[in-house]
Amino acid sequence: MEAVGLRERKKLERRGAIVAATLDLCTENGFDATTVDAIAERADVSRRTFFRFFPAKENAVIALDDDLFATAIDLFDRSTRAAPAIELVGEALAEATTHYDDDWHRRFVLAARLHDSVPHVEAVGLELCARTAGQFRAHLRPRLEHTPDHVLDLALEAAVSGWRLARAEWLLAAAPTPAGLRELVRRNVQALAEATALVVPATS
Amino acid sequence: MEAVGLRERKKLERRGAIVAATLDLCTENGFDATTVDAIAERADVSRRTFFRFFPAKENAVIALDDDLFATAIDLFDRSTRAAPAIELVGEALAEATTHYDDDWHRRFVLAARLHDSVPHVEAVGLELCARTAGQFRAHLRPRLEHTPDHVLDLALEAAVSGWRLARAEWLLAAAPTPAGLRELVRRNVQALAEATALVVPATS
DNA sequence: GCGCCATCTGACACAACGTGCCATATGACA
DNA sequence: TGTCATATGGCACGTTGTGTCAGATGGCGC
Repeated sequence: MEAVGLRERKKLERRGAIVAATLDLCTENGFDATTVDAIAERADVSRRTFFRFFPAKENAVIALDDDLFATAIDLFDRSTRAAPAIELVGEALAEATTHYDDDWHRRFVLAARLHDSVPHVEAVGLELCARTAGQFRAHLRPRLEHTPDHVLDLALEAAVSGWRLARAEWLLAAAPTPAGLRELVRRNVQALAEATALVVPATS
Repeated sequence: MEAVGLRERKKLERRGAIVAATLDLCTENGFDATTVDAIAERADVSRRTFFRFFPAKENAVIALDDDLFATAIDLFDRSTRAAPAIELVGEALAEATTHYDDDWHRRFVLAARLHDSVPHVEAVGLELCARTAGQFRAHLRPRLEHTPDHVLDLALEAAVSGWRLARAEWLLAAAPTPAGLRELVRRNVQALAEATALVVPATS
């Protein structure tokens, strides 16, 4: 893509090493029991350098989501076809997963497991989702002249929820595959209309 | 309601003092610049006691949301009428706000402002919303025999998103009133169907 | 190939967070 | 009133995240 300089390459290499060390150590010993010092040592950088790449320990865990969302927004920006907003967003997220190799997907599963089992990580993960929804909004707003703000926001939140729930359910599978995740995302997007219309019967 | 003993009363009093001190100091000096020591001193408790009431500084800021959600779930549990799930949840949240006095609403505005301006607070706030959705789910699941899990989850996430977005928009008003918030929540719940059907036109 | 310059790293120091521990005080209860 | 359970305060400790600065390293013009 870009950044062919040695400097930039080294930087990405370091970042990747930090993420890998974080996911491995946290998966092995638990998130809280893993100190940043241990991660930094494993990644062969200083603790100070760790915090130059990531503002907090949690952000190193969700780094893959961060990259994925950036890719999704990139893809989303290229789409010009007419379609439901939730479908465009869901499709962008689903397709973004195809832009990475097998090793990435292996680490992605580790990150997702931490995401769903450590409340502290889930918190920053949800905040990342909210920020991402905001970015989708910025790209989508100009294309929707006559749509009220709150309708657009509700659609984006719903679409991102579809992604999050899909990933959570996908993790429960015995052997989570990239294709399986895409399938669940599409199913959730399709099920959103049914969900908003879901009626609870009277009781007692 | 309950807990008429002197011991329980003192406890609630302390908790209230801590929350008030947290909101006042954080509003005045900013969240990051406010130390737990300062909060504890203002509330006339030790720092150690602060952490017995709240696991982290952020949780003291969102304590009112926490109470509100508990009230909402309580109300939700009493409702027996047939209605769309998102409407039941939205209505429970909207009605819960009526169970508090003016002073509570004044503090609620402060908490909401911090919620939307401090990323760190927003993160734990979102996680609280996710936990709350899980509680709604537990109460709703038995009433929906033939509904797939993912449809129920999508409905709950959508409803909670409606609440969150309503509160955020409500904060932008010149003078946020309790009635105004309820109105926005109801509007968002009604707009959810429109949002999921929102179509983006083709470009270029 | 050489030297200047911007940028990144490592090391140290430091305030603040969050927790385990224990002595002490205070309300509940017989 | 005496006993007991429970909550508090104080202390120490490891960890987090940040400001600061000297030194290293890659980019780039000459």
